[in-house]
Amino acid sequence: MSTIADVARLSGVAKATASRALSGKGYVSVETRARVVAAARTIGYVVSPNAASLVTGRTKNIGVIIPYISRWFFAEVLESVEQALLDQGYDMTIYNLPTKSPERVRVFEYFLARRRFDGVISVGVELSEEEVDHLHQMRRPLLGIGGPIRGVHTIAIDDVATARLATEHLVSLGHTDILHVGGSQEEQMDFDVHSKRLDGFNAAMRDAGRPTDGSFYACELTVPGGYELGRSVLGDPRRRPTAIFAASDEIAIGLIVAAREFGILVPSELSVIGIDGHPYAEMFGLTTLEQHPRNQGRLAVTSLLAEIDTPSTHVEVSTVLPTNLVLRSSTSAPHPSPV
Amino acid sequence: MSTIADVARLSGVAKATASRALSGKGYVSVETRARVVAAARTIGYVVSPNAASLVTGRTKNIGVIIPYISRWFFAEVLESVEQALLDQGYDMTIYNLPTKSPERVRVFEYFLARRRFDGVISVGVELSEEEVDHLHQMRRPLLGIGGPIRGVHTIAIDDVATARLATEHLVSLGHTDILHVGGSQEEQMDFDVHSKRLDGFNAAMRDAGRPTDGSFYACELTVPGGYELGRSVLGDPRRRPTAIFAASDEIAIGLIVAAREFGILVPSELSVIGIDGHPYAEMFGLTTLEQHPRNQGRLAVTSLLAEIDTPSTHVEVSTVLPTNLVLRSSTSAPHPSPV
DNA sequence: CGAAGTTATGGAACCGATTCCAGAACAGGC
DNA sequence: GCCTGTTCTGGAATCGGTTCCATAACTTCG
Repeated sequence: MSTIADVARLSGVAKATASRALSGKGYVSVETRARVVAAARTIGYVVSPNAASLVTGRTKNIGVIIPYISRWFFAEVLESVEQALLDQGYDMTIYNLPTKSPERVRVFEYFLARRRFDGVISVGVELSEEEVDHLHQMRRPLLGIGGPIRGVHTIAIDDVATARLATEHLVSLGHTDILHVGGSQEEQMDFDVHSKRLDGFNAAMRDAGRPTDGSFYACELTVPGGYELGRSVLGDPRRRPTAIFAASDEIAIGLIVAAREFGILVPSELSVIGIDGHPYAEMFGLTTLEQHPRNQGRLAVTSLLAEIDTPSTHVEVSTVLPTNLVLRSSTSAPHPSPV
Repeated sequence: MSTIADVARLSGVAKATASRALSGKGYVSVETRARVVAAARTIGYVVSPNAASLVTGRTKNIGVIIPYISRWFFAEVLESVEQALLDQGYDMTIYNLPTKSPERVRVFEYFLARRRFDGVISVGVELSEEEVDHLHQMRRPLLGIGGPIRGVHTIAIDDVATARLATEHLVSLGHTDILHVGGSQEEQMDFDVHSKRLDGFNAAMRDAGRPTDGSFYACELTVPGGYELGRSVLGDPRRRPTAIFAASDEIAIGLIVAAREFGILVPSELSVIGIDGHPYAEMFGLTTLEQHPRNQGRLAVTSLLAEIDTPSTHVEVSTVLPTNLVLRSSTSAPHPSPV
């Protein structure tokens, strides 16, 4: 493999000049630059990022901390972040870190301590003050997706408001007997996403003058999770609600599948609304509040790279992205057409 | 941030000795090592992988080339690869590269050329001879998952045999009118996965003395893909098959959802079998051939790291992993109980 | 016309490790 | 007691770049 010394020799200049010519920083005459570039091209020279970052401190690599890869939201964020980074010539190193993982300490003390990145994006992981300090100490900007971290710029949707909107949609259709199915506190995602959505639901119900006791069920945040809960809760026609607000589209879809198995008609006998904008939503006619994770990923990259280029004072910014209601066929007024 | 020089100074030895003490290579007295280690610990020293890899050539990082992140198989492989690498102290850098992406050239000529990794795992991406040479030239071992690459160790299931097994299961139940729904040749994954599964299907049908003309439909390899196809194909009761072999569980699930919407009873009126072992398979009672992507990922890491530690001659090995039939309630003899 | 500023280039220091080499101390074998 | 071999340590070279500094030529301007 060729080094910059080879390029310099071939084009008859010093290493210093070759470096300037290739990086575009500093004075180099037009002819010299052309000669150097040509030489580099003919021997197929590519800079060693190792050597370069040793002196500049820049690695052209971004670390991403993420608790799941296979769940929809996270996969979408990951794909969009990767695309955006690739566009800017950055590599992406991922640290898959389940919330309460025993690996967590090791990742922070060993992997992240190696400082192989110019910045870190934390997706859906709530960092402790210690962990944030740890990262700040090595003077690497940090950006969060999914919820606020003290002293860190974060990008997220407003979980309370979104849950409220979803619930209000059901209320406005005339539903009174509304159930909320969300994540359990044990299987807590970071950032209390679950409890925020529950809060939004409760607030909307209170405003509508409805009682909320006994109207929340917890399950795993997956399609099978929603399905299982649906099988155990929707069986008894007398105890069945007329509408359900599911904390995620996956849960909502699981509920719809379960409802169909019981012969319950959606939406006439049961309205279901979710949050996400999952690709399966359309085929199940699911009404949902879309949250566009790809936008969150793209925005995260833009902001982080800007912060890397021109470090600002540590302002704690919190960017709230909008969600939008997509009406499909899983919600309607209760019993609009007698069966 | 502290350097090894700080550690050396604090413990009263030369950098060379400190390096030996910390890496464990070369002669160092027990007391000296203890002193150095203690010093490193008190000032929180962590090696700079940049500086180290500049001289050793080792980066402790593995590159993964992968066409999708969000699709089940790929997400599973990615998660297991990441876990296995983390265990061994390796970082993972991912290059998300849709098959016919315009980025492809750039990734090879720019990103991969930076040689930031000790080895590469290519998941479901068929590399051209040029691309393989490119990687071999920089003396970095390469390992494939999902199909054979000339001159490269690859890990995969036997697609032809697995498809054959699935089809034979349906045949053995007494089905004669069997449909195969798989990926289209246009939306070709690399490695002709689609055509191999079709081949296996055709072979099994031929062996059973069944005609195969008109018994193949193509769709997108997703749940909505299978659903749409199901909506358009299963409508007419007279032209409906008694069994379908779907090339993936996601397609199979889409088909089942569509069938249920038409009021078709599964399995009595329609048997469905898939390939994968998708987490949704169980809730739909889907009979399938499980392929365990996590095992493929783990094995890939073990093999690659072994090859990095002790480079062998470039033998083209091909490891074939087994698939296993999981019987559930989506397959049965045709019309076993009259409705 | 001399001072000041801009452009172009090369030499050398430097980033933070590892490793080669040389030298010293100490053991065991003859 | 000398030679050889092993253990331990430090100095210096090295990896492949970037950047500081000095030098020189060429403009520009009062």
